Amino acid sequence: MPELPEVETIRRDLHAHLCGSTIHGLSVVHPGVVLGTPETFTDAVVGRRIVGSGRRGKVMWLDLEDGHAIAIHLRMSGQALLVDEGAPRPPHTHLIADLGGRRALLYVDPRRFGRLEIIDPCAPQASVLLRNIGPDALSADLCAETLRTAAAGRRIGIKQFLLDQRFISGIGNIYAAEILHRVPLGPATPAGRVTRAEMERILEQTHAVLGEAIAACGTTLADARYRSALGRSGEFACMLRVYGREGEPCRTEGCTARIQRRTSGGRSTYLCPACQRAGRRRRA
DNA sequence: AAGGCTACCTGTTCGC
DNA sequence: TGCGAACAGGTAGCCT
Ligand SMILES: [Zn+2]
Repeated sequence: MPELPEVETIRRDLHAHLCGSTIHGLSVVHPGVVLGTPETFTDAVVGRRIVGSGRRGKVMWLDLEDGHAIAIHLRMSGQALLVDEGAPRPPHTHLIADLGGRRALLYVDPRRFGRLEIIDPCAPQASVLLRNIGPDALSADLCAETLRTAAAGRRIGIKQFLLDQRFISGIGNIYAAEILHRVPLGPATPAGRVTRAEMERILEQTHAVLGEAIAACGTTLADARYRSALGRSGEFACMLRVYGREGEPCRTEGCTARIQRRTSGGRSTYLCPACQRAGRRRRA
């Protein structure tokens, strides 16, 4: 469930609290969450100090002093939690890192879709978690023209395009819907037919939405499943304009329409039928 | 090669 | 209250 803002919030927590800490011990409770063998993983981290962190899209990593790093992809239900050594362990705790000072880092993941991998951050192509991840949505190098080139000739909807981590990484189902409502542009607009001006607006709104969501420490929905590494909720849910708001009034100034939910390819999307009407595409 | 579908998992909520 | 169905913030791997 975590998208870029939630992963970035967690990374910042971990960075602030773990830099300089040494991993004294590691227990892999469920081997399936680790890429490679648990023994290899354990050998790579035990006794090593954490010296930094990084992130691309929804993948984050903790740099170790020897140049390797622990990469984490939380997928649908993963959590990285920094807890007191003696605190009770939540159900579905699959990995425990002993950090000394009575602290532990837990990897908790009910659905077990998430993965951890020892990587060399300088060689992302060699990493299973990173090799298909394109430029970060907030990267200064990413420009609208690059996205237009990637979208050229594609008939998939622009929403599906934004969700494809090879083209732009970090956007998930919530923020894709929010970005397209703000542009505004219908989610089914063929990616290859998005104009230069529209792609520029998409990138602008991507920066705006993700930036605001990071400032709010991410989106914690009513089910309260997303928490930062320190267990804190995000505050962006009350700022959502379409996601999860089926039947509620559009929050665009002057718009009287109600938000609709549509399903395609097994996923829900939310939109305002008035603001995002096909054929009502704003001119540059 | 693009694009669509399914599998991977568990937990929660919804409709009857 | 019970019970199956639908749904959940993601993506890799197949197939056509
Ligand atoms: Zn509207």
